[in-house]
Amino acid sequence: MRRFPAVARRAKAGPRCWSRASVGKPGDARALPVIRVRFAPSPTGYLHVGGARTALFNWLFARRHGGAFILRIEDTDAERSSWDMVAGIVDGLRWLGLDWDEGPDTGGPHGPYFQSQRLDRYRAMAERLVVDGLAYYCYCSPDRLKAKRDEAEQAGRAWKYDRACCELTPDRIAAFEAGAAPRAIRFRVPPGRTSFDDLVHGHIEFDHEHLEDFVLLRSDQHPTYQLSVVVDDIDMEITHVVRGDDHISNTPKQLLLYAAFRQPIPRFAHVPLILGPDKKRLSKRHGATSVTEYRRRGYLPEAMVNFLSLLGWSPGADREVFTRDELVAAFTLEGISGGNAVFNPEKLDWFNAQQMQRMPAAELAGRLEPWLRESGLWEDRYATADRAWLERLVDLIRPRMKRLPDFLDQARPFLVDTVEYDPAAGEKYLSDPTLADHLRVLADELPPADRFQPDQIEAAVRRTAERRRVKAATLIHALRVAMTGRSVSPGIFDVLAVLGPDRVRDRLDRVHHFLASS
RNA sequence: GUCCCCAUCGUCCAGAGGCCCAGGACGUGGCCCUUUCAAGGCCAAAACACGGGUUCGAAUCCCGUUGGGGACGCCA
Repeated sequence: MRRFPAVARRAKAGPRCWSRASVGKPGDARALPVIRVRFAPSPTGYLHVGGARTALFNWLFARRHGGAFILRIEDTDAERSSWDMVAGIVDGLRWLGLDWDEGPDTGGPHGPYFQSQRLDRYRAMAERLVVDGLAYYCYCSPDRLKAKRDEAEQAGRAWKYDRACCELTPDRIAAFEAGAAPRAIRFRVPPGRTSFDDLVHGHIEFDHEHLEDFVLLRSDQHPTYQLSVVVDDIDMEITHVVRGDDHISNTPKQLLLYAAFRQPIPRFAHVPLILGPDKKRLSKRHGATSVTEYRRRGYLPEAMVNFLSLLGWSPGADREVFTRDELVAAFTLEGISGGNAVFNPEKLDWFNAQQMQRMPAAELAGRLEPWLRESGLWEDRYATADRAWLERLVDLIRPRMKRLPDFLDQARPFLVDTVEYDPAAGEKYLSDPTLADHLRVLADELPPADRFQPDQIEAAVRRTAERRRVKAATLIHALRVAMTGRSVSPGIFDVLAVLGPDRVRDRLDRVHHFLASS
């Protein structure tokens, strides 16, 4: 039930669709983009993974069809909106690589892109509806309404605005105005039914009976969400509204507004929500939900994008790992599933490992640099003379990484001059008194600098083991502790090779001192 | 309470009436590789919520039940 038979039907009978109305003629260089979508966050919080996925779906859809992706800031709630939040959201989107064609900073022909800068426009549109008789002034005090609502809730009844101001006489109105009573504007909901064909849920229908005469313009002259979203989507020529499931029940109200303004309606695609492990709407108590937090923890934007794209969407094939471009090529709104999705951090880890695995070493090394600097392990020569060496190290470590900072710990033995022996490791692998002689022999067997490669080193170790009549494992384990100070590391022959002959010799000397003194 | 959405392995998805005693991925268990830890390879356990229809045939269509989610603001 999520295919497009509805398109043809609607095109015949229903209001015009943007998707048809805005298609340019072939050869018309100035044709409007066929597709215009937007992400419209409210800066009352950080960019959370749910919002990020909504943004991603919009972005993928726009890029897939060569359309426009617009960023609009819904900051009409001045109380709760803040600049920091705007900056954070913008930052998060940039990090994910979701660039916009029109928005607060980039500008564009349909600006401004802050709702707080479009207040006059909303007011004018609301007044227009009053003039047309489609909306009316409401002088009810919020306190009175709240009391009524609470009362109804107590009684277990549904509350709907009682239309006290719907048909006021001119006298009453004059009285209110004379008393300078604050007034809001409410939409006059006509009787009937409203339906639409959602791109992910199919046909959805509402009886107006369940709608109340909702407020368009608050008494402080600020618009409500219902008004501003519709006015902006009209002004910005939005063709497809891709947003969270939680907006389904707002859609009939908005549809009524499009009709009242006599404007073509966009198509809607309501994407399911992201839930926490307890199947509740994802929130702070589920741990990290902010995109920034995942960045801070060392996840790659590629992994985040990959993971998020597959939460509630499927390319229709048994394929999981995608680059951003591959996602763009594969994305369709029809692939969005209808049910909510549970956020699974373990799978995110896997995607992160996969993306690190597939990235060129040079690229990964670049991502690691800030982390190395931060932890004091960085040397400038890693950017110049030892760049190739660093990339070799990256190749050695990366199969063992889940997140970026994993590198710091695992690569440490390669980045410091002297390693501390882990007591337990020393106890276990350096307690054999014959080890000193074995290792002395090994030191002589090790290949010269120009042939200091894993296979040559391995041959030397095995040869030594045979000669000394000990198991290769004995030497190997001892070597691991000597080289890294630990009992776990990458393959030891690779470790020696990457360490290089000089440092290997240093560390062998050091282990001899250690063995002699214990 | 009312309205709306949803319902396949623990989790994310595939599945458009016969291709399905249901496929892939994460996670889990085992084996292989192996000097450790990973990575990788192979194998395994693991699901169509329930009840009615429709049909020669239903995971797929319809109805109901149950369960989950969302919305019912002068928040967005």
